[in-house]
Amino acid sequence: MRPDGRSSMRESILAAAVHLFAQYGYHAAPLRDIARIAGIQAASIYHHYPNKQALLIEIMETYMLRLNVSLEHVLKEFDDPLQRLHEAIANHIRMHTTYKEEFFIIDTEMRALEEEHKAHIISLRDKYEALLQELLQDGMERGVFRQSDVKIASYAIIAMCTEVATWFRPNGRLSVQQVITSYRQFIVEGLLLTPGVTHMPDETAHLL
Amino acid sequence: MRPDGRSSMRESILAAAVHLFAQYGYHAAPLRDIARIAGIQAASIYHHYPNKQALLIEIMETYMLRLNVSLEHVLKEFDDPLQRLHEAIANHIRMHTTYKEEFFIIDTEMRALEEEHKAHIISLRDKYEALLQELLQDGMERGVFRQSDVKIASYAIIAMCTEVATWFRPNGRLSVQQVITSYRQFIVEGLLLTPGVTHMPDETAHLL
DNA sequence: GTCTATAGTACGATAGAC
DNA sequence: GTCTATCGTACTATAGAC
Repeated sequence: MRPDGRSSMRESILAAAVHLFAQYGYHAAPLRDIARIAGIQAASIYHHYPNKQALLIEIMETYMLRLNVSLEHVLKEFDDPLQRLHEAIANHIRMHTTYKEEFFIIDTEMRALEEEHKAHIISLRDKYEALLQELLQDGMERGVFRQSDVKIASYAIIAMCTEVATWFRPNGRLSVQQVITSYRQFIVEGLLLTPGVTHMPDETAHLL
Repeated sequence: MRPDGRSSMRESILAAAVHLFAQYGYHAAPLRDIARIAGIQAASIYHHYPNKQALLIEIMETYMLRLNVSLEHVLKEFDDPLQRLHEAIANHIRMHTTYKEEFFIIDTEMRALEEEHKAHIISLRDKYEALLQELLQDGMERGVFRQSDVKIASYAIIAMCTEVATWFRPNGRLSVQQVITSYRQFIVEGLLLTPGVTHMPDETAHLL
């Protein structure tokens, strides 16, 4: 066990990279600073990783894979479209608040990927979009969701739930669960106060 | 008039900066490349702008001001909360598709701002959020919108409508107007197919 | 596995001629 | 207002000792 709680120097380096890439951006984060936080010299990083780009790839690949696995699990676990959507939203927001910096990097540093690696990471992102679109399409076909453009709906949901990683503060005004509840209601029911809505969840009915 | 259609070298330089900042990111876009696109040498940029950072500031300030002015106009022009929201969404998406690269830079290069200038740009962004929150709060108090967390609702709307700038292609599958219509319905009515909804706009009723 | 030393390159910015 | 030439700096990455 290392002083920073990581179990290997390789992990310490990656953790430092996550922190600095998220704070300053990939190009503005010098390897010397990553090394200093990890407690070694810049040259020593090259014993663990072939170059700076490899750090970015490992961060993006690792967490996009985790995100996909977690959504696949939701789709396998549940069948009801509305419950699936509820769980997918909760899963997305939980992942993006728990691994805030990692997903912020995925969201903002796609341009920093060199061309050879970009296609791979984009394919992982496309896979996630496809899974969510499958969920939405199924819900529309089964008459639970309104007929609408599936791609636009998936982009909208992903954009709003991803951006939580930008402003969420673990000790802020709202808990993760409160954020999830608000987003669920907003996505499923919209903003309009519509008399006669029958799907109002009990947990929010008191607000009326 | 210059060969690129800009009316001054100052504008040509800024247009080149917009293009390269959006494509590669602020730190990865060399002044030499900006100069080449503008048709001059890198050193000549310094006759028009004091430094590279000034280019970023001018882009962000100009378009955040335009965005605020346009939303203020919507709030002055309309009174009905639902119509205000419709117009605000349309305005946001129109601005973000028309000035796609400029707003993409505002959205992704906040970290590249040096500390002295960051506060100013953030205050412009905060102003925009406050205007939208005022619209939402008013709509809730007047019983048109559901009671919900105004800040979360504003973040969600801004995030989803801003991200359009990332994927929208002028000659793509969907027109700007189709995107606006889809987003409006999604934001106002949500995904759920709820029997008994009374506020279904005529323009989308045929989808059912 | 980590170090020191440094190669090699690219960048932002300046000086000064025209 | 634009040029050429170049300064000073900072960065990624490598070489080679320990």
